[in-house]
Amino acid sequence: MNMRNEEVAWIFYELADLLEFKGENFFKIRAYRNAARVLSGLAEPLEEIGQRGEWIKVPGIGKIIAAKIDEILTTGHLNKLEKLRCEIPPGIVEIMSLPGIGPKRAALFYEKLGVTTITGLDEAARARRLRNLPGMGAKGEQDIIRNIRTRKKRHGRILLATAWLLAGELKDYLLTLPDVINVEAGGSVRRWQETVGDIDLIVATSDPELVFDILEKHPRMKEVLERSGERLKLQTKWGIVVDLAVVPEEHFALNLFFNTGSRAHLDKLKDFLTTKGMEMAELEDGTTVYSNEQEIYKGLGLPYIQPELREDRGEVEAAAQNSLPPLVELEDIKGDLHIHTVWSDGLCTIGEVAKRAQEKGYEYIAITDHSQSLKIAGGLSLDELEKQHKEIRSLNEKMDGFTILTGIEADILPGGEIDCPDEILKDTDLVIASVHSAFKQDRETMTARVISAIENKNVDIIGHPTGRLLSRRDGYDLDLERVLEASADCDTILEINSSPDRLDLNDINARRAKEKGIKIAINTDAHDLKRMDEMCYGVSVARRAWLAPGDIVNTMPAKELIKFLRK
DNA sequence: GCCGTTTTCGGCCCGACTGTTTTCAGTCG
Repeated sequence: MNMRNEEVAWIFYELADLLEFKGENFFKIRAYRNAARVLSGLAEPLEEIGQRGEWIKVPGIGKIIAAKIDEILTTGHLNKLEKLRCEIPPGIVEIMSLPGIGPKRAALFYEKLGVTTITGLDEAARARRLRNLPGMGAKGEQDIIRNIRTRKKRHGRILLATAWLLAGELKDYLLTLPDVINVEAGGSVRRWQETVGDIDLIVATSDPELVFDILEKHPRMKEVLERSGERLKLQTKWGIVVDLAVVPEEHFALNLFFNTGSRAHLDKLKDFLTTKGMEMAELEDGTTVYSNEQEIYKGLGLPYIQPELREDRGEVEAAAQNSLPPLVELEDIKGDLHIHTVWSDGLCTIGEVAKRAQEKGYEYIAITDHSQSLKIAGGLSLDELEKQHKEIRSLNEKMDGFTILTGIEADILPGGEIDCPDEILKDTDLVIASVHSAFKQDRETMTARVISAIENKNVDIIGHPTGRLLSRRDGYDLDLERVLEASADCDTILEINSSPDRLDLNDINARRAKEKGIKIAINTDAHDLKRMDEMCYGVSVARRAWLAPGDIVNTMPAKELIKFLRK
């Protein structure tokens, strides 16, 4: 089986991390990181590009990196990386991923104290051995202890998108086997929880042994952790555990139902049944055959409850009263209102993005590149912005049944001002305002800062409102209740950012927003064509937040949306 | 590392914040 583009990208990211630790030239490291970003953003499999000898056409890939890609695709690994892995202790990259720790500090801890792991660093900090090192103090020591504690809490959790990537691939693969009748991912993956512990797969088959034998040899698998008559647990090369349960076809739906959970949802159902004089055990004994989950819920006297709702957040009560909301679906989304292009830090042109959006069946997109103060992301000067908007207007004239909205993702400066003059914002179709700097402001300052953006009449949407990054950092210190109230008062839209490491607003906060009557935009914040496909993750957050199509602005047809934005 | 080019080597990377300092190195987006 071919390597996924993402897997090749991971190799270059790791190479960049290790070279950074070694103090290699900044620009070389940046070139590797850029190449990794480009590769993972390519929709076409790398093998095909390689076979045509077209690396030279891919921006950011030169002769040297092209040769390395070929080496990876041929041998499965990169010699240069293997050598570095031998040279640098494996825990170092993880230490460097802690907030506030870069290559210099990691090297300092390693050279002066022999620290090579997160645990070792934790011990050194607790023994107060870091504070006397140059550039360190008691505060730094405490930060490290705190950050390691946060890190350990999410240890072993995987981003939903990574889990779905692997689950989808394994599902497709298993379905090609002759005796496999049905396959579904269960558990937290099926409930679209933002991070998951492992992947549960339920497989309906008449020949479990054959399925196990074949899956054990799948190229993504590393080792067998457990194998019994009906269960196979595997460690994958991606570091994700896959737990496969095989069942006869007639028990598939029931097993999927129990496996999907959540525990809290099932417990609540059990209580509900008790009040009706029934018992869950009657279900569990498997004497009744259900062909799908709809029938199971029907048997319980309830309408079907979507997997995303099964968290015991009132869904059983609502189902009993027949008042479950009509959940938004991916097909309801008519456009993407947060996209970056080559004008700032994106990889594609406006034309390419528009073409992809039309292929996806959208009616519109908004081009929202960064504003002038975000220099590192190539933020647009006012002149460039004007030029870009002019280009968009001229592109629009050639479009039929598709609209490109002029837009900007403007910075909310530390004082709460928007990094773009009002007269320009006024003439821009869609203005997103986001925080990209001074993340450590205190709660009061940060709350006032965001509210000040909400109150700006030219701001349509607040982008990634809490700023959390699932893989790296908590959100900024924000009184979200006040932010929601201000948004409701000012009719400012809040974003569900679909980027898998953001998912911001999250499900709980998006639901609170809905309760206050705030409108939501589900956007990808894509920087390349492939990541325009991440809309499904934002939609899953909305569904977990009980949002209906009417709660989401980008379910509106183009004309209605434009009218809505001009209000 | 890649890119562009007055084809062969120079440019690419900016500014703010933090904690440690007492003028700055390291980190981050």
